[in-house]
Amino acid sequence: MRLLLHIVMDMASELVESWKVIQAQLRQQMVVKPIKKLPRFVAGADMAFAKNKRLAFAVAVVFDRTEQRIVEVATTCKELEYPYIPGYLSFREGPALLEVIGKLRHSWGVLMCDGQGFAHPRRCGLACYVGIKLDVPCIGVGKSRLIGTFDEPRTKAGDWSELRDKEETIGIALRTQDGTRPVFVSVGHRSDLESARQLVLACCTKHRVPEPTRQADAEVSLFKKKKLGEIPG
DNA sequence: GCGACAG
DNA sequence: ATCTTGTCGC
Repeated sequence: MRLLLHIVMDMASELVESWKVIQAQLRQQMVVKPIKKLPRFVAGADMAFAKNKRLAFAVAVVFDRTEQRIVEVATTCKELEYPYIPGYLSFREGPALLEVIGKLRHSWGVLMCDGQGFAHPRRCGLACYVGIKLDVPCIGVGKSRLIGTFDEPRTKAGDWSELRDKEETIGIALRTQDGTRPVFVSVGHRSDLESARQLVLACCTKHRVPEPTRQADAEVSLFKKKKLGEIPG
């Protein structure tokens, strides 16, 4: 029986090794450059899960910064193939996110993902995975840190400090509201850190988490509740 | 060997 | 992330 355990372990490590290769390949395609003008329409995406089930719910929204409101909501359900493994979140959530973002009909200029982008062990977090796969501008906004060290930013909204791994700057810890914990911003694709910082701050009009991902989180919560209600099993 | 560890 | 009600604080 212990032999079976070893076989499963070997399969798992081979899978992770293949994921490392994919991350390295995607990383080579990553483009870092300024976003000339912060777009009016910003897309946001998030997911929710059903406890003890492998069903996942994904939502993508388009936020209008001018009108300060959501102009579109897209949804989808999908079976999860893998568990959450730190450093490999994109293989669990990526497929459903790519699918739901593809359902958006309204135009948008940049996507904000719930998680890290460049601030990742191999510099290829979820925001890089999604941004590169779709080849669209993408920014990673994590509510907590994956890797790196940082000094606590000053106390005011807009204050920030560098998030570093060794000697490399991989992102920033950005205080988006007075008296709240900072969020972790990093480049996903077709953006640079400065543009990412400005856009995230511009989208934090009332809360710690920027509107696109905050609204996506609220919408996916509703979608999950509605979906679990109509298909009990 | 002992922690740390996006969602 | 998810399981969960009321409750402490600005």
